[in-house]
Amino acid sequence: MSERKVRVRFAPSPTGALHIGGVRTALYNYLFARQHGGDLIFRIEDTDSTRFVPGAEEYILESFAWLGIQFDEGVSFGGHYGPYRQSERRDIYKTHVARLLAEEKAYLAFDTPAELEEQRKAVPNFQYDATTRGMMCNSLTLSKEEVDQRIADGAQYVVRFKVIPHEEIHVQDLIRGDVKINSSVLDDKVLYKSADGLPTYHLANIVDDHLMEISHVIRGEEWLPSAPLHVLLYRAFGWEDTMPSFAHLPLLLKPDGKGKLSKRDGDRLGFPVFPLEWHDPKTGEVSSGYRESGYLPEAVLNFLALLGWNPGTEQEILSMEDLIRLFDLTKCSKAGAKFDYLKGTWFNHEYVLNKSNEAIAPLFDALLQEQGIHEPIERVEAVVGMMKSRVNFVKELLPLCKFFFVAPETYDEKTTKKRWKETSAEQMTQLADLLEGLDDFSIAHQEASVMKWIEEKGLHTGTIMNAFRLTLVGDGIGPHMFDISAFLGQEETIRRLRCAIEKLG
RNA sequence: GGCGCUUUCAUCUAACGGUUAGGAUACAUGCCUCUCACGCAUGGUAUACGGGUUCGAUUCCCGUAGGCGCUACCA
Repeated sequence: MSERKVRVRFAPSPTGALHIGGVRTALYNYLFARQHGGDLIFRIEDTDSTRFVPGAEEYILESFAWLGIQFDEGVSFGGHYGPYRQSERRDIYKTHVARLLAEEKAYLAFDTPAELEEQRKAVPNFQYDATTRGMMCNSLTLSKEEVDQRIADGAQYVVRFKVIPHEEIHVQDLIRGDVKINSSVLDDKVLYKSADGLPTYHLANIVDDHLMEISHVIRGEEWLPSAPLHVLLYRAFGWEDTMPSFAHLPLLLKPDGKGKLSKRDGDRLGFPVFPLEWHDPKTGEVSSGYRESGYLPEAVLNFLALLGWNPGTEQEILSMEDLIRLFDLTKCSKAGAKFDYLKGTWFNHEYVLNKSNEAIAPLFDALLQEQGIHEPIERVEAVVGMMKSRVNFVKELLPLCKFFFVAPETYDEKTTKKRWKETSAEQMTQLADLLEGLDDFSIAHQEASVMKWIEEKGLHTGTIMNAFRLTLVGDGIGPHMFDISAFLGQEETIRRLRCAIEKLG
């Protein structure tokens, strides 16, 4: 292992919203970089011009800003290894592919997509490789004159990598160990496309990682099959001694059924698969996001970190600092993880619970304002303090807490049936009179006075309290009664009591 | 089809070859209690299958089966 500085990258394609699996990959890269005092680079891999989606790059950047994953270098962050957008690096790729061509490690291929399609149909398991390239139309089978003529005629061509067969290629993977594959099963991958004058992922990726001095490539398992090709490319360029280490992460799978997690699963099962709400500019479709659904970024990160990795201890609630300290690539699991979104809501619950009321209140206040409810922030904080333990998400506070700010207009039918007896009107009238006469409306004083009254009259505490609750809340939910009445204040409490007595009879 | 990766409760996962196979989520029950929750306690369910190696295998090897990925001039 080399002593060089740790430099890792997250390199998405701007083809749409950032998938939650991509977020996890970025997180692992971030944790690894921070732990080793290294750099995290943000590179945009936009070599497929046909799939470019406007706004995607900005969306990805905003997602990481919300999550609190910071990059050291890259698109929008600057740095000395730029440009960091592959579409702006055409010349670099061009000179590199020319080198491969000059050294006869790659060749020109003139076969049209239609011709290739024909071959695939005619020949079972057709692959463009050492066994078939001699039968195809390329600079290996054509004379130099023919090749020059075709180029002069403006023929379209691609550059293909000349894979040497019968070679055992080893990929050292930090998670999976030594992965071997015979080069004969590899095809002569297209390195340079004819259509847009841009390289394919494979070429651009290797050139950039080398030039940007990337030390570790941490990416999804879907890249494992092409890793041997990448090794061959490093070798072809003579960069094998500085080739980065590889770590292929297990994939995030559908919670039910089969296959990898997709946008559809989120729609179907009712959970977000994107960090932020995404408006697809092409289809106009709107997909929900973790942010808009009320998740706290820390909870999302904690949840994702533990999907495919764990510190080996029984601690599950881990801060970013904890994660940075404990993260270990070699302890990542190898098999794909079904996306357990229910556990994600539990993580959010834990973070809502453990965050201070002062931190949660502004989030809730924003929702209240949308409802036209404007309250001093101290009162919102008080309500949050009383109620946050019963929700997974801040927005769930809304229906649960409305009664704190708005008097009930109706009374829940079931609760009324159960809690409002024939004697209730009389008892509540007495209670209202009692509370009205108090000089001190503190929780303690109310409780002392009311409990004394209950005892003297030989009443049942539950009966009184449940009826009382119905009058203030309109339902059978909420915190301790005197917490509610103290919050509402004497005047409002009496008013609600009398109102309910009148309505319920 | 070919190639590769992979396999412990329903789910996420732990266990230098020796453990009553542990934790968490979800679920169920109980406790607490003026309600709803929180919380606490308790409970059930797992080493895919078949061969080896070994005194001893969840752990190492081989096979089978299942799962996943790749197999584009997409990344």
